[in-house]
Order: sequence, then C-alpha cells, then structure tokens
Amino acid sequence: MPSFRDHDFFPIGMNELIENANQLGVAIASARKALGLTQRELALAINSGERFIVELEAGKPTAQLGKALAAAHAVGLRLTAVGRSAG
Amino acid sequence: MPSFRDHDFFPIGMNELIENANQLGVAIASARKALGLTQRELALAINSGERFIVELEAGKPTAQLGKALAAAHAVGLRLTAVGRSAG
DNA sequence: GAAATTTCTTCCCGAACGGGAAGTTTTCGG
DNA sequence: CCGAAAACTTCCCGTTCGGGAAGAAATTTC
Repeated sequence: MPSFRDHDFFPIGMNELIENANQLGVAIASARKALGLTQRELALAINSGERFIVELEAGKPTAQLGKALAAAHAVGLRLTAVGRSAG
Repeated sequence: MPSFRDHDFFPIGMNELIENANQLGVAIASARKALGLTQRELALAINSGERFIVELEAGKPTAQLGKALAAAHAVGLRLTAVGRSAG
C-alpha cells in the first residue's frame, strides 16, 4: 500500500483534493503522523476502535462517514466543499 | 433580475466547511438541486438505492464513506482537505 | 542486534446498513 | 387549485460493519 517516506518532516498546510475514501485515508494518516499521534490515540479521541482507524487510513470505502469526518477533524484536517462551477 | 424559484439558483463559488455528515448531506443536496438532478438520478449515477441518497442528504452519520464521496463527486462538489497547522 | 512501539490481522458476533418496491406525504408546474 | 413529480417512509432480510483483545508483523530506537 502506498505511503509516504516520512521519517523526518512533514509539509503541513498542504491542500489535498479528496475524491475517494483512499485519498481521505491517506490525508488523515499524514495529518495524524504530523501531529505525532498514534492510531490508538486517534481512536480514543473519536471513541472508536483501533481497527476502525487502521481500516479508515487504508481507504476502506464502507467506513462510517460520521466517524471518518470526526477522525479528519481530530487530526486538524479542515474539509471544504466547493461547487465546481466556481472554477 | 428575471423571476426565479428559490431552488433555481445556486450561489456559485460557495465554500462550505464540512465538519460532519449533516453538513455534507446539505451540501450534496444543494449541489444536486443546482444541477437539476433528482435523487433517483443521483442514485443511479452512483449505483445506489434512492434510500441511500435520502439518508445521506439527511445527514446519516453511518452512511458509507465511499458512496458519500461518490455522490459528492457526482454532483460536482470538490472536496478539499487542508492541514490546520499552517495558518 | 535486541527490545520497545506502533501498526496490522484475526477471532466471534451483535447491531445496523441498505437494496428494491410499494405506499404516503410534500413540493412543484400548469 | 389539481394532478404529476419528487421526496420520504416502511417492509423484509442478506450482508457487512466494527468493538475488544491477543498476537503477528513491521518499524523505530538504543
């Protein structure tokens, strides 16, 4: 599975386009690591099991929407929706 | 301004913060109406049942993440994730 | 190299998703 | 206003989520 080589620093403040569960999972994983959180800690933060985080970050498309958004929020990801006609 | 019905217009370029399933549902419903699509048509577009769209737009937090993102995509919503620590 | 963390996998199984279709209510066009 | 279209509800029920835990595997640290 694709992952970043991220031993060192992290480009915080990046702007990622989210088209599917996989991209959201990657974004959450990146943001989590940037904060130095473990999957367990993130799971605790949103009252889920560790397995949920594992599967979410792996891009599981059937993950629960609400918990996924909660996880994104918990790692400081700001999600915005823009109508396409905006250009 | 010519006369128009309340749902004929969609504020172009509006940028909505998505924090939970409810906000995403509202955004999807708005975008769908702006395109003149019915729930049935949207359901067909993403290979789901109508009920899924009804529940998604109603903000059901346990809706499947992948299908929710597919629906957002289908109605032309561009979702972006931005790391919060930048600003 | 070894030990310690962290991540991923597997188990069981109750709880809940959600498809299709029919039926009801709300909304909209003429 | 009235009829049509769209939206929402309800039904049955097979499929699958996902919690907790223990252990394997991978990664990091000394």
